[in-house]
Amino acid sequence: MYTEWAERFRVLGDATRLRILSLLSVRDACVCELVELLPITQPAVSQHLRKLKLAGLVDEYRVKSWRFYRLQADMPPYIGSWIQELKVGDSDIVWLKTHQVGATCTINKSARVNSTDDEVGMLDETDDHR
Amino acid sequence: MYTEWAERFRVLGDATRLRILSLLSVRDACVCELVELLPITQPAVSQHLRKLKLAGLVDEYRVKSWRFYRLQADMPPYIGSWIQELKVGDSDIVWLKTHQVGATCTINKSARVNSTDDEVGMLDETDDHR
DNA sequence: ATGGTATATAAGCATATAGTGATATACTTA
DNA sequence: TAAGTATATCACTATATGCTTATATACCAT
Repeated sequence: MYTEWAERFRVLGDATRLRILSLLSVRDACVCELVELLPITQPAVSQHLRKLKLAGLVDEYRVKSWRFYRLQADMPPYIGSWIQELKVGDSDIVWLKTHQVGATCTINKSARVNSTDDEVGMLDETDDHR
Repeated sequence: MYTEWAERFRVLGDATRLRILSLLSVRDACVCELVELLPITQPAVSQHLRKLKLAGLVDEYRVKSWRFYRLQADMPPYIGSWIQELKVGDSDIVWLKTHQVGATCTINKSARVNSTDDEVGMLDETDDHR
């Protein structure tokens, strides 16, 4: 029983993962968006997401070729309120609210700065979740 | 800030420390009592207590030559109420309620570097490792 | 298929962590 | 004062963790 909670806390005990959770509390995001927001590489982001998922804190759904992550609907007790206690950075909020979902990816290019009016339409989620 | 909460969670992310917190939720205890209850050595217990103290989860007071630890009165938000939910093992409760404070110590009974004499049954048969 | 994009996994490295035994420090008492 | 007890700290080791680069897999469009 201690081990179960210890495991949970161990997953929460990393500033990057807490930031990911706080970002997801603003809106769902795909991996490449998180990569843009975080100062670490894509594999590192993936590995954090896997741990968060195994801990039951986030789950995942697919849209086109993206994998979106979101806060798990039914969190373990208390954890939901802890996450709300995290205050999200203003610039993170602005970024998430102003970027059209899917418009920012192509992660290895610093290009793509122009053509800002070439937008991706609203999501039509492929299938299965929820 | 993420780092601050991450640090807090990291301290909670260890089953031994959670057990210590649950023990202290029954009653204050001195280090040597915790040593009796936990399957680790006294230095390990001391080190856990130091981390718990630095994280603001426990504090310490002195009685005679003992250092008693107790749950910090004013916990970081949410954590206090969460600890209440931690279920303490029955045998731990019994032990803490039935042992007179300070009556159980003298921890290094079998570890004395005392010269020779009777080492008694410590070294028994050697057939338990194969 | 072919190529491109998005994400996951693998392998390796550097650092952090929890444990140990040895030792130092602090307090108590004869 | 000396001796004993309680606790902390030191030095070390084994393992875990987070990061990176390289590579594999999955999906999408041509």
